[in-house]
Amino acid sequence: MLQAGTEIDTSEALTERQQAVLDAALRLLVEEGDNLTMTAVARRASCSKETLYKWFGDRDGLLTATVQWQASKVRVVPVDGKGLDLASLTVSLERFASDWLKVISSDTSIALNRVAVGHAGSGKDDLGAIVLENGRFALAKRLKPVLEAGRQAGFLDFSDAETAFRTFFGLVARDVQIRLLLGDRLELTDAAIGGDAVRATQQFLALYGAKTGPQGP
Amino acid sequence: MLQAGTEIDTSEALTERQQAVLDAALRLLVEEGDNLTMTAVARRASCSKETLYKWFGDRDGLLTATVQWQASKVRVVPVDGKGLDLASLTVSLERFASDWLKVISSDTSIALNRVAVGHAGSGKDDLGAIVLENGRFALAKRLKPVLEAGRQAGFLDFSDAETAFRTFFGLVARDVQIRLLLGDRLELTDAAIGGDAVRATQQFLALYGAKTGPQGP
DNA sequence: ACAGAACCGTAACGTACGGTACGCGGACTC
DNA sequence: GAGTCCGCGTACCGTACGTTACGGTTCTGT
Repeated sequence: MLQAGTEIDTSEALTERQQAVLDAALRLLVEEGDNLTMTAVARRASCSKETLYKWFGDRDGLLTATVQWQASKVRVVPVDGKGLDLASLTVSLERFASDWLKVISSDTSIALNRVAVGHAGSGKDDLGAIVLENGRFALAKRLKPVLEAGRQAGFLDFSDAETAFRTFFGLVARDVQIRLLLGDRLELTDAAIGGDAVRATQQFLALYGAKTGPQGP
Repeated sequence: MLQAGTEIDTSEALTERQQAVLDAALRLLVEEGDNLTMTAVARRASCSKETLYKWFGDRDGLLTATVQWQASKVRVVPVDGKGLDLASLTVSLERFASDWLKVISSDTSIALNRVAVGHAGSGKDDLGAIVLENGRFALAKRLKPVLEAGRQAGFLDFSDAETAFRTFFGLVARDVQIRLLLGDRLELTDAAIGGDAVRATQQFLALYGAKTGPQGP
């Protein structure tokens, strides 16, 4: 599916200064999109181009480092499936949905996805794979245990966790991400996100909720 | 939401030759992505660069013309909501789902969406708006009458057609489009598309099917 | 048949930008 | 305080590509 080796190792030992430079690059990426120049990054980060090249090799290297740097910042806490009841499962799902909507509607996510999509055509770098690995696939890895726990506890009924996850994903994201990526103004207030999260969760439970309760026949 | 004036007028009176040139540009766009050069287009189309510039103004003009040209090619037949029963509604939805999956997984759609997404950041042109208008919004315009007819006939139950449509959209597309755009290899066989279409339709009917039949209490 | 336009092929120009080289100042070592 | 290293600022180079210009060829209307 995805070639191996796209996982991020945060042990890359980035110095303070390098992180600052990457942050500057990230801000510039959000503002300028893919047409940011090395000179602009150097100026914004108050460093020399030579340093940029020494540290990151070339432009693509800088871009990948920036994307990985942002990815490494959004590490999240795993959830525990202990002592699960329907209410806590529901809030878990709602929380996942709300978090995900917040992420994909954030400026940095949009910018990052834009450049990754743009680069995905010409196989020069693996930006697309990196974004995918830290976005959609990371979400699946975090959510699936919750789904499994829900099934174990008898609240959910599905045969394939992957399919169930993708349905949940679709119910949450719908057309939001593609519209945002394509430049549609689509202001998502916190209230709207919250509403969508509970709607998606309710729909998901309606589709995959076990007909029989946890102590069913 | 989207600024006005993004609708496509096919009455742009493109000559045979111009269409051929745009077809060449389109093929090149699919192969090369956004880094296609004017020289390459001229060579592929066996025309001179001067002609390119005379006809389309500049590079962005050529790109927009190409996108509009492709968009104009996928005009579809409207459906009639007459004599509706549950079976025909179901096949209609399945057909929409299957068609949509075929579209978003096609090479040209992926390439077009890629360049449009890439250009969406820097507001130089309206590629994103054009793609959106002829993709997601065109789909909504075609599908909503079907949904309304289904409600009228008593098979569907929803308060807002827009919300219902977006749910259907999410159930059908799920993570397919973003994964493809980001370069994930994701071969969609015709069989898989067909299966997804019926699954999405069933799920949609489970969520929005009227509890009471057409002759309900 | 002939004038004129439309168009092809290619050469040329300008520029933006990726990448490199060099000089300088500050920090740290001994 | 001399030597060394790191990094900033800047000037510079090479190239790719958008855009324009021009001579030759084909099409079109009369």
